[in-house]
Amino acid sequence: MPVSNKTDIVAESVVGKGPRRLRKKAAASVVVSDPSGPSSVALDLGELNELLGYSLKRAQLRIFEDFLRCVAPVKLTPAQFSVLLLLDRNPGRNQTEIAMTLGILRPNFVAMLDALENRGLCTRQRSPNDRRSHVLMLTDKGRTTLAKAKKLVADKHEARLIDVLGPRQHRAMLEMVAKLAKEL
Amino acid sequence: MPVSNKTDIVAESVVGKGPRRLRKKAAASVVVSDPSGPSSVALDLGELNELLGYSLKRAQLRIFEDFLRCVAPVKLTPAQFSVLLLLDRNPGRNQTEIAMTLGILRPNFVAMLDALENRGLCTRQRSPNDRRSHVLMLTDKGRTTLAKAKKLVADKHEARLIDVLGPRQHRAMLEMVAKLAKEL
DNA sequence: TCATAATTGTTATACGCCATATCAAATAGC
DNA sequence: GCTATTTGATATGGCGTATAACAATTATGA
Repeated sequence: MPVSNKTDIVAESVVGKGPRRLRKKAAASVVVSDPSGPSSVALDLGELNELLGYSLKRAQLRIFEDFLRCVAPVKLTPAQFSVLLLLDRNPGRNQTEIAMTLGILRPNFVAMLDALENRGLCTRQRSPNDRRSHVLMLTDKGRTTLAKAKKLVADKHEARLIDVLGPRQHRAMLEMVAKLAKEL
Repeated sequence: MPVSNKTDIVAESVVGKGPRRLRKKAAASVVVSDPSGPSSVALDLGELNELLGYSLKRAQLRIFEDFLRCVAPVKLTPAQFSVLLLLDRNPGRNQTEIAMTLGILRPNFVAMLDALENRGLCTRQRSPNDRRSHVLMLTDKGRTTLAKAKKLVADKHEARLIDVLGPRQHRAMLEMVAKLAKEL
């Protein structure tokens, strides 16, 4: 649910920035150790914060950490969660299809599926049509686990992101990031 | 941690570019192979595109790929570039300070510095004050390489991002992503 | 002062993710 | 039918990340 937001400057489609484009380098910095000694003041990050990829990477790491915390009760990684989601929405597909859709290489998907199957969350069955391929399906346990995970993701993880960004910026960021992933 | 690189090209073709600004779930999907056979229509991504972390991760991978392409002439990874930037802005610091600032663990920073030093881009000197630590400094070659890299980043890489997102959203995204990295 | 603790750079090591080559079984194409 | 392709799988290597441990050096406190 939309939690309270403080700075909700960004509009949905046209993202207008509040403060007029500040060209000044604000000399952003980080403290490297405790601020007692004279040599441990702060390091100048330079144009590092103007590098989208730099902050994006750090944000991504934080987000994945938060995901792991929130979904810890059902012990699913982001990758595993995405697999279960896809299996739920697309039952009966084979490994190649699921893996490709998620951008996972087939060799690397084998161990991943092994883990999920060993936990009883999904099954591999040889396809009667094509006995090379495995038909993948969620088990009942997989479905209930996915349901729990989805609730945790929505109520804890995504809620946290919305709380930090504000609902509108959260939505705007979703669209921008999807655009980048698609059009870059 | 900031930067990592890796030259990966994810094989995946996005198909439904569909209307953005859609409130309803547009059943976004991906084609998994050629659209001839009946079983290879398109996979339903479900609420995967509502997961900020999912799209963010993919965007981050694309951005790093683009960075590598653009900065290829000077052969610097995002991580190396961030180190050179920091050394330029903060000469005379030691390895611990630089590494910590970038979120790199000290053990892993050793090999990284080795590479830069072997290429003649920076130097390690034992500090006269504290003979445990190494004073890090850019060489002239390091400075000119950094200058070239900065130009490539600004003129090619960041320009590409601005081209895709538009200047306003690019800046908005920079701020949102920084906020996430900081406050999450 | 001197023994002990802490710090710095470093090595070794292990884990996870990603990528490539390759294989046997099965299927598709001709 | 013979060849080429596909599917799941194995092995392997590279890279990023994480922890433990170590020698040299410095800081700290009794």
